[in-house]
Amino acid sequence: MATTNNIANTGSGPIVPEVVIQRLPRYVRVLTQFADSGEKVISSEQLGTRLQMTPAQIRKDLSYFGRFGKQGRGYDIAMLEGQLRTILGLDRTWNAAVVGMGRLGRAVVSYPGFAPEGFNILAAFDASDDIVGQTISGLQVRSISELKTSVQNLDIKIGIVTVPIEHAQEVIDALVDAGIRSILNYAPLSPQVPKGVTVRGIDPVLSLQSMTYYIR
Amino acid sequence: MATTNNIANTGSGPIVPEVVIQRLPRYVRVLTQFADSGEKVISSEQLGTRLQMTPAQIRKDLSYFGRFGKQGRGYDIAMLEGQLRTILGLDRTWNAAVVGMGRLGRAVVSYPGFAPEGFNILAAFDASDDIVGQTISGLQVRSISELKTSVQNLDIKIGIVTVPIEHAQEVIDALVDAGIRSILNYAPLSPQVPKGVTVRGIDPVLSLQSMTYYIR
DNA sequence: TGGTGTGAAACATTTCACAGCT
DNA sequence: AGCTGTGAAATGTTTCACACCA
Repeated sequence: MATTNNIANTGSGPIVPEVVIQRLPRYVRVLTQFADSGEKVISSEQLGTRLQMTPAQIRKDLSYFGRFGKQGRGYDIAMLEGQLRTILGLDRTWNAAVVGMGRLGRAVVSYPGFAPEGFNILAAFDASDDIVGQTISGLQVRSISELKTSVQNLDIKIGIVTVPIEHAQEVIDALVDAGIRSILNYAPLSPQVPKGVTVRGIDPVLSLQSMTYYIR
Repeated sequence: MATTNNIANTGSGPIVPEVVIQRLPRYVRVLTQFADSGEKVISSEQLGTRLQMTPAQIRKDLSYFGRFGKQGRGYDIAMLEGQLRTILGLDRTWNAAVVGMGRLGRAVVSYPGFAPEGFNILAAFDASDDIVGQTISGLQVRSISELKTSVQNLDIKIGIVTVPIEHAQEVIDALVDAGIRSILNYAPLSPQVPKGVTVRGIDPVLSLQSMTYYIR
């Protein structure tokens, strides 16, 4: 969905296309799987087979960040995984807050897939007095009026939006106002955000609606 | 995530880039919103503002399919929405099956956003004897061994995969074997599928992992 | 006047192909 | 011998800019 910019400036390094950044986590995932199965070295060809992409594209993508391989051998799996995790900022944990504790928000806070990857949901917010104060999956639901202070006190860097569409834009505005620059948006809407804020949308209906084109 | 092909052949018409197809549902969504608020006509400029894209891109995208606008006026909202829905195959309903009735599968079958868009989940499958036979959100859970016959009997065209990662590839293989060509995959894996099968992945962790790059 | 439709230009991304390293 | 890293070519996508039309 909407992203600020399609180019990533590494600060001092080269300019990296956004689409390359989005592929990096998939490389990390495959490398982790290979490492778990005891492999030590992997070629761009093997990586490409697993990810259904060309070896050349993988080599080119990696070349934006350094020279990680050894000619004639391939890449050291553990080393490459570590490098990519560092590049992506996955060598640390990140605190997140979920806004909207209806059905979807509850599913998100109880999803066991975030914590093992270093994404810790530390706070849950809702606008409804009926829900504020409840404890859900170990989180005491807070009022949205506390958003800004909580984000600061808990060092929250990621906002996860699970409110109904009619409140999504205002919640996103509030997250941005609270200093959040990374938002995972489950509401079926293309939000407006200022430059410098990244939003990724999770929207299964949109995915279905483009697939039907190919089977109609 | 993995898609078969990045080009769409409309049959007799021109070749349409895959990326254009993926934008069409977003146009439909905005058009629906404008129509609901009583508007009759919309310009590519207005559409572009809402979707954070350039008017030229919208006009170019639409031009792959026909000449829908009127110079000096813009697009008739209801007409354009209808045309795009027809192009995408959204002028009918689609039957879907969910495979994997754990936490995630239950969330998916009880998600109220699919049916209003014409996606009807008609069957639920699981491998576990403890779950088969249970009724969840009005669906009697079936054994995976019945997958192929149910897909045929119920005219199911879309498979939704919500099994744990270790069974995802085999479930996808079974769906393909049952004749399914459109798969919505919630498992954190890049599946292997034959040409002609489209898979879209829903993977919030991957989304988070690429956003951290920009805030690290 | 105002906004579409569209070739052509600009730009971005992928693929090729091969020198060079281990 | 085998596989990386990478300029250059090929391909794909977006933007420009303007003729044309209601």
